[in-house]
Amino acid sequence: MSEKGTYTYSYWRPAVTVDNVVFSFDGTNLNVLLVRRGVEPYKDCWAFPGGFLEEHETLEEAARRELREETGLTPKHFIEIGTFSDLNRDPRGRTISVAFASVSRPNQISVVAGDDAGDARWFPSIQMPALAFDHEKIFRMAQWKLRIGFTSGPVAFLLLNDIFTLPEMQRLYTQVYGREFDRRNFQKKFLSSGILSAVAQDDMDTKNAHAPIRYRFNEAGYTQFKEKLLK
Amino acid sequence: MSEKGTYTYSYWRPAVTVDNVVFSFDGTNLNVLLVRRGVEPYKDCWAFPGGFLEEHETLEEAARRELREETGLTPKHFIEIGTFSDLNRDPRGRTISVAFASVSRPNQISVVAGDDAGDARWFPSIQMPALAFDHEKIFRMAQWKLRIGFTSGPVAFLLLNDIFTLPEMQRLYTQVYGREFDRRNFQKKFLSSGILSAVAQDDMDTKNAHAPIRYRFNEAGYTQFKEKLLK
DNA sequence: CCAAAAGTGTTGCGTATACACCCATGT
DNA sequence: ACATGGGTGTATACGCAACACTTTTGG
Repeated sequence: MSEKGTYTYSYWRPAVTVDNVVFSFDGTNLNVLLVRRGVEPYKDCWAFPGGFLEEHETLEEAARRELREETGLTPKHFIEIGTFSDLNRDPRGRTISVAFASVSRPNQISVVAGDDAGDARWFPSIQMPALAFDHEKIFRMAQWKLRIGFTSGPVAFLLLNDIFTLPEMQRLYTQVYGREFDRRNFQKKFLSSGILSAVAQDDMDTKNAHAPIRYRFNEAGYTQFKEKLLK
Repeated sequence: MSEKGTYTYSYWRPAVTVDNVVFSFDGTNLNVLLVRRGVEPYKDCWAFPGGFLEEHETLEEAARRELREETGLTPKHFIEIGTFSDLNRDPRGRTISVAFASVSRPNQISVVAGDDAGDARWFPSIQMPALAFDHEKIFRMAQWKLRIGFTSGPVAFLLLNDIFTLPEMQRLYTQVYGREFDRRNFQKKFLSSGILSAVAQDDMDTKNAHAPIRYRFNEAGYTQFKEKLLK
């Protein structure tokens, strides 16, 4: 927690904040975490969880701390989205913000409203409410970076459960890229890449014999896949 | 110029700086602009041109201003590389830096040493001296982003002269990606893509008839190329 | 006369696209 | 029985990698 006091400097300094864009996937929708602001400015507006940088922490550490304080979430991977420094972006005065994206597994969806934020909930990324400050700009940048992450790394598997089905995975890709994929080509592509391992069906499920095949992410297969690309 | 005075805040604030990684290409080498620091800390060390964010400007504007003040360069396109906020990155105290990359045409290589910086010059990107602060970390990130830019956009043509030859262009790609390209495949790839237009040889050059063919960037051809990728 | 630089063409392989069929479940 | 959702296979096209030859200039 920041301590109120008096800080004097020889030169002007901006206030520095961090903001968190947290994505999750529930098997159908790509969701984004928002908190309802409890104080002015933009009181009662939805915004990304965030707050002010403190003296003893890096920007990423600040992002992790604010997210934990406001929502209880502690994702592993944070990616810097960019800085936002428009002169009038914060009515309280000159503030620059550094935004981070992270992903939360669907089974971690248990948002705890903290002190600062009155309320917190997931919104489908295609049905976002109006946002405070310049957070819509931040969100567009975050979506862009998420696509980049999907293209260049195994980010998709951070959003999926440990065990997932190909139709689930395809729904995720459809939402992230905003377009349809051919089901057969999609499956062929990932099955032949070796980055998926099939999971044995439970014997319990004999009654449900024709349920979708379940897979898990294959770390070793992914490593080979990457090395092949780099050669 | 920043004015010295007294600034008092209720909460702690970090100092915020910007740093510029400027690339240029002289037909043979990919070069990076460095200034020799005239003051402590790291006096006489080489560093990227940069300085403190001021009240009336965005981060990108600050980067443009500092670059102009220290070197006289005014590139068109700036791309944010990332933020650097390690606790001990600046011995003067807690400072966070936002780094930008830009490109300068070879014919603009005319560095004017300004007030703050004692000296400024281009270094081949493969023969960089030791750098001040955490600028080596910044440089690695800039190289990475430059590669991304080459892959996903027409950044290469910002580094080349208006009129260039394919061997020049290939040398540039070789340095940016750090690997060799097959000359024939390289040429075929770009000639068939439609993003290059041949430039008529000067009649003056009849004596030099077998000089490399000169090309220019074809904006319209690039647009078509992009649309084709997105479909 | 030989070496170095620059232009051009062919082939094969791999990946992505387009497209059709079968099976099981639930109504 | 029909609609829905899910698994599998095949043909084609395009891009990329591998590779050889010719010409000109300069030493």
